[in-house]
Amino acid sequence: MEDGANRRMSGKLQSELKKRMPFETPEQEALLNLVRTSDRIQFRFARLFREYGLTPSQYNVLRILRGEGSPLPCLEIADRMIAAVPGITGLIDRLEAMELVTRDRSTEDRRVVNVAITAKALELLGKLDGPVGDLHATLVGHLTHAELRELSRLLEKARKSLPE
Amino acid sequence: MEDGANRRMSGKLQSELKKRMPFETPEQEALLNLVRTSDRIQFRFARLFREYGLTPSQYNVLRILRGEGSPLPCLEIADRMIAAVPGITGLIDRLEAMELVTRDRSTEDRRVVNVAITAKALELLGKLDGPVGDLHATLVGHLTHAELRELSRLLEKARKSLPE
DNA sequence: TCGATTTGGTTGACGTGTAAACTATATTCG
DNA sequence: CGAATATAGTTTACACGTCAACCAAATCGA
Repeated sequence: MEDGANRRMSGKLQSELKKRMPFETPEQEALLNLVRTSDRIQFRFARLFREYGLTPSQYNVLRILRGEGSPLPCLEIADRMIAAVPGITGLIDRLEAMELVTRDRSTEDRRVVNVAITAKALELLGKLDGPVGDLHATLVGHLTHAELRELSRLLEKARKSLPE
Repeated sequence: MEDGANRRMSGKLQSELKKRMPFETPEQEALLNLVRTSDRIQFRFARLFREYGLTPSQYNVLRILRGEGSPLPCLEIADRMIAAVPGITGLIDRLEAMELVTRDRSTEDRRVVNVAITAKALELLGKLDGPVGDLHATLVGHLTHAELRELSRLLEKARKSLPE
């Protein structure tokens, strides 16, 4: 608690300094930069997907299914997304209603529900591949490959502090 | 469209390569790294805030109000968060119900609603300052200051491609 | 001055993320 | 075998975030 108290400034001093000292530490600045940049990027992708009637989560599910090439159980999908389990149910519900996936209860283990991608969804993803690649290029195409590698290295190093 | 078509691989080839080629391009790898790292970090902060009964958005609103030092109109708060306008109403509603902010309609312009932080909220933020600083250190403390500066530089350069 | 436009804010509908509790099927072990 | 436990998935409740539509106060302009 000593530690925490020392890091605090008095309210008055703090508000005086707020304008001329936007970041207290390089750690804070880097974290804020990271989160803000990620949010902006995700917003751009969300906008693109929406033009095709998809949300980012829905697109992710379809990408996972296409990448796998065969049906997957719900929990396997949940694992590959970072998302928590319960959200998957509704997500699959809506994809099923749009006829982009089908649900089939496994015969060998009647607890598992296998989710398969439909031809309609594959066609939709096909239409998205070009624009998605273009957006990648737009967003970070102005960084050199060396910079991109360095960025990935730093991000991976940052993630080292996170369990799992 | 030529461009997009060329970037696409046949389904068969693609599924064969999927396992041994997790990223098609350095651009994709960097973007995925960025989003994943940000998500993990935000999850950690969310967990911390939850221990104190706050969501990340609620904490952000309170931080903005404390930083400003005086009441702010709703739209000003919405501006400083990246969030869209309509979500602010409910956010303020809940903070008001928790007695962490007060709402007052301005007398000079009767359209604007000024939101003020309460003493109770200032006390709560005070208790969070230490742990929040500690978490910053935990998450990126193992990067050198040079690395943090380089990370911030690359992220800012990446954001250059984003309008605004 | 009065009608049109702008601006601050709210409401409603929908999709998502999270935690907690619950159902149903499998599995394990005494 | 049969009870305890684990696993796959769903439901419920709540907090967002987004869009579209809306209301009311303020401002602009002929």
